[in-house]
Amino acid sequence: MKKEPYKTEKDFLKAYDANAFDRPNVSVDTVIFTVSGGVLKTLIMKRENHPAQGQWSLVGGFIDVHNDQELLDTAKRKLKEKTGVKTPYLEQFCSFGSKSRDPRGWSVTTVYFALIPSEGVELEAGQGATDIKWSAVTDGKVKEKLAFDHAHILEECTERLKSKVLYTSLPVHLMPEEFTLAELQNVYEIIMGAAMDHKSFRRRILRADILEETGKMKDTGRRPAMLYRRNGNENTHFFVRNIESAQMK
Amino acid sequence: MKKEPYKTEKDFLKAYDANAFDRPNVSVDTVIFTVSGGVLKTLIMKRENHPAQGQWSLVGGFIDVHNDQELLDTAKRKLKEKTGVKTPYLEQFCSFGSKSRDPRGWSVTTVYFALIPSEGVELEAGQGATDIKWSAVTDGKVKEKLAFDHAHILEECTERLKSKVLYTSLPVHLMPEEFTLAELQNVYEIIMGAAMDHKSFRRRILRADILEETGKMKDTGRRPAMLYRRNGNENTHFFVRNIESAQMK
DNA sequence: AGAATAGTGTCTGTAAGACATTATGAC
DNA sequence: GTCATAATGTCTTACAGACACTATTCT
Repeated sequence: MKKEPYKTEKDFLKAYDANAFDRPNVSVDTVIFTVSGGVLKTLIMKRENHPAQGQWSLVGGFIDVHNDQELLDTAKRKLKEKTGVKTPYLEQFCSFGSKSRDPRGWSVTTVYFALIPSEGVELEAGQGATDIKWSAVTDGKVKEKLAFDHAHILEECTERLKSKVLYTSLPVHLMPEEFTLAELQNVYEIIMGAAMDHKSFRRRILRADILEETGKMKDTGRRPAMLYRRNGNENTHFFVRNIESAQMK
Repeated sequence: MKKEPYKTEKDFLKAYDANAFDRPNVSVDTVIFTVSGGVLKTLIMKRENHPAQGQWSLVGGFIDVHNDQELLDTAKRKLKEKTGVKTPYLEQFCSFGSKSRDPRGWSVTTVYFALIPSEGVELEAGQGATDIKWSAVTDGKVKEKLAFDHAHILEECTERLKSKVLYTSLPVHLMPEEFTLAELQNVYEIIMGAAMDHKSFRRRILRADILEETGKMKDTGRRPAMLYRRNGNENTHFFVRNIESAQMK
């Protein structure tokens, strides 16, 4: 790049060389959560290529500067490629950037977190992965060793999920199309790691006006339960008070 | 970069060419808030160079891959360079990345937000800026036209600040060393844009156990008020209930 | 005394917690 | 009938809101 000043921005841009300065790598990673079999799980893939070849990692990849318009597109693209899910709950979590987190040098990753129902998901290893699977998250950790700083990212992201569950309606995005209040409460409890009173739970959820009755009942042996679905309102509900029974210190 | 597979990660890294693929620019921007003269203000600087030369922008810059160890270091470095403040409240807000936000091409910026007391800050335009100043934030906007997508970033960041004030003790970081409860309440009210009952406010803050009495009184004409300071506990306090008088719809 | 600001007392309101009770199905 | 789960009734508790009251300084 020339040192002398440019008359106009146009001149400047013409002479601009993106590679003139050392700059970090940028990627997008997504922590994809689901609840199935009574446990919180996250999607991990086995890396096909170097670095960290053969290790498990979060689902992520580089931005495709020619096809992705914005960061969210990269996250959506990866998610659809691996799970086939097109309209998940997807929220930006945090970015992690440092000199040491990737052996290739300074790198930044913007992490999203996704909540998807476990039903009807067809995993596909696809590009860059030789394997892909759900792994149980216990205390913010999976049993597999994760590449780069992904264990750290997963831990912080799980912490965020746990705290948001105390004051939002987020877990509805982990439910199938139709579900009972007991099932929804169960998902809340799995994430919080604590039980809560079911009367309080029903009051809280029903007052939030985020669900509607389907009219159908789920019969599972004993007394049938009302099946609910999310109503039109796609906004996350923020409760004005936290669930206190599971309060973190 | 060679196409054939590498035997070891070491071989791979040796042959790795960071510029082989097109990749985005990465920067760090910081929305620096303060409250003075009864209004919320943010720090903006006049850009010395292209692009957007001569326009006002948030305080930011590129990562120095040789000296910054992590993203936070870049934010801290810029903040200290412009304000001289070394230990501000600094929290990562969000990252914005898109093809179109910067005329140089795909770019990602990780935005931090800082809260600093207005006292004892010596602004210095420094590197990359011909001018720097505080500008009042009204309804998430400053009167100056901001470069790139910085007006959008400021708006979202202000929204985040407003919402966090309803359930956290964040505003204590906008206060000088010693302050009265009435002064702290005033700062809360300025950010929320709504008044609140002073009895409720006192109860809430004092129960949070984040302040300690200095023993000194502030006399300002009428009845003197107790001066408080932050106690040792540097953790942000999260209240279990929101301030409801200023609830956003 | 009166004005102004600091600080307390106390009642109400709202939503969560606790837990007993009733309802509806299978057997 | 019993068992199990669904759903409601209702009392208590915690903390915010409202607002009247007292306290301490000034002029």
